[in-house]
Amino acid sequence: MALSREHIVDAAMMILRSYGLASLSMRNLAKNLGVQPGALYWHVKSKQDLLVLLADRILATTPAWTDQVGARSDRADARQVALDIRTALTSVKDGAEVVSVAQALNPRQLAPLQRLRDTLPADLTLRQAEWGVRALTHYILGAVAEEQTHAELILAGVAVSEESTAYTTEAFIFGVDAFLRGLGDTTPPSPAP
Amino acid sequence: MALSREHIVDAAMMILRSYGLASLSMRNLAKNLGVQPGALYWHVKSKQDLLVLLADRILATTPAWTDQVGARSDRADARQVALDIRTALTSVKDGAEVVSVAQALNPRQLAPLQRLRDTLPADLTLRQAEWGVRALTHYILGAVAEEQTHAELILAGVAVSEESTAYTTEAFIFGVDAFLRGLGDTTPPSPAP
DNA sequence: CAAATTTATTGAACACCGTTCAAGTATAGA
DNA sequence: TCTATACTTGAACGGTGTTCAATAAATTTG
Repeated sequence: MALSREHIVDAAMMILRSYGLASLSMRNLAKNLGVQPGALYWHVKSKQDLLVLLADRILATTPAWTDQVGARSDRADARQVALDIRTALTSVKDGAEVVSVAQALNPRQLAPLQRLRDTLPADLTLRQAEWGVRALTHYILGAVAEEQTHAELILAGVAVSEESTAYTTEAFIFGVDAFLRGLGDTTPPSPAP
Repeated sequence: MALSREHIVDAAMMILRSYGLASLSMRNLAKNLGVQPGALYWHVKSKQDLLVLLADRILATTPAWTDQVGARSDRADARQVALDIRTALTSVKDGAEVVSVAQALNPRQLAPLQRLRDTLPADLTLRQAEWGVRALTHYILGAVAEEQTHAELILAGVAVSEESTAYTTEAFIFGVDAFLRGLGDTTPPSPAP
C-alpha cells in the first residue's frame, strides 16, 4: 500500500485514539506504517505540521452549522456549538492538547472554532466578537484538556476520582454559560423551547 | 557553592527568564550550575517536579490578597487579582506554559490561583465557586500563553504583529470582565471610586 | 583523632526523540 | 530504452529525561 499524507494522518489518528499523544512519535508512527522514519518527511513537513492536520481532523467531526434564515443565532446555539466542539475533542485521547498545539502555532486558523463567532451576540463590535471567540476557545480547550489529562491520570492510578463524570459536563456548561451570559447580557436568557 | 534545591530553582528561573522553556533542559541547567546532570536528581525528583517549583515561584510575585474586614470582595477585586496573575505570568518567558503544566499535573494546588475564589460573588454554591475559579484559570492561562507564544513567534520573525500590545491588555480585561459579569450578574456593576 | 555512616556528586550508560540527506529504487513519460 | 521525476532507505547528527554503580565529601559516632 502506497504511503501518502492521508495514510500517515490515518495511522497517526489511530495511535492517538488508542495510546495518546505520548505514543505519537515519528518513529513509532513510521513503524506502524512499516516504513523508515525519514519517509514520513517527504509527505509531511514536520511533526507540528502533522499535529495541525490531526487537529483539523479532530474538529472535522463537529456538525456543520446551518445558519437558518431568519433564525438569529442566540445563546442556546452558542452553547450547543461549544458542546459539539467538546464532543469532538473528547472523542480522541489528548484531543484538546493536540488542538491547543495547533491553535498556539497559528491562532484563528481552525475553522470549527471560528464557527463560534456566528453564535455570539450581534451587537458586539468586530474586535469584541474576536476577543469573545478567543476567550471562549481558551476556556474550552483548557477545560477539556484538564478533563482528559485528569481522566488519564486516574486510569494510570496516579490520581483518584473526586467528582462523578456526570458533573464534568455540568461544570463545562456552567463555564460556557457564564461566559456567554457575560458576553451578551443585553439579550434575554435563552427561552424555553 | 553547594548545590541545593533553591539553587537549582534559581538557576532554572534565570534560564527561563533569559531563554525560555525550550532552553530549560536538565543538561543545560546542570551545565549552568557547573555540575553533572545526574546531580540534579538528588535534589529534585523529576523535571516535572522542577516545573511545579518554578510555577510556584512565578506566581509567588503576586501581591498578597488582604481581605479587609467589612470590605466585601467585588468584581473590581476579581479583575485586579486576574491582572496581578497575568503580570506575574508575563514577567517570565513562557510563564503561562510553565504554570499550565504544573496546573495540569495537579489542579487546585497553586494557591495564588485559588485566591480568585475569595473574589467571586458570595452567592455561588461551593461547587459553582470551584467551577468558576477553574474556568477563570483556564481563560487566564490560555490567554496569556497565547500572548507569550505569539510574542515569541514575532521575535523569531515567524509571524507579524497584527495588533498593538496596548490592545492585548484590553482584550485580556474584556475576557475577564465578561466572565465575571456572567458569574455574578446579581451584583451591580463595579462602582466608580 | 579515627572509624563508620550519611550525604552528595560523578561518569557513563539506557532508551528514546525530531530531523536531515546522500544514496539508492521504483514509476511514469518520451 | 533512456531519462526524469517520485519516493524510500539507512545511517547518521545532535539532542532529550532518567538511572545507577562507584566515588568523594561531610558529618556523626566510638
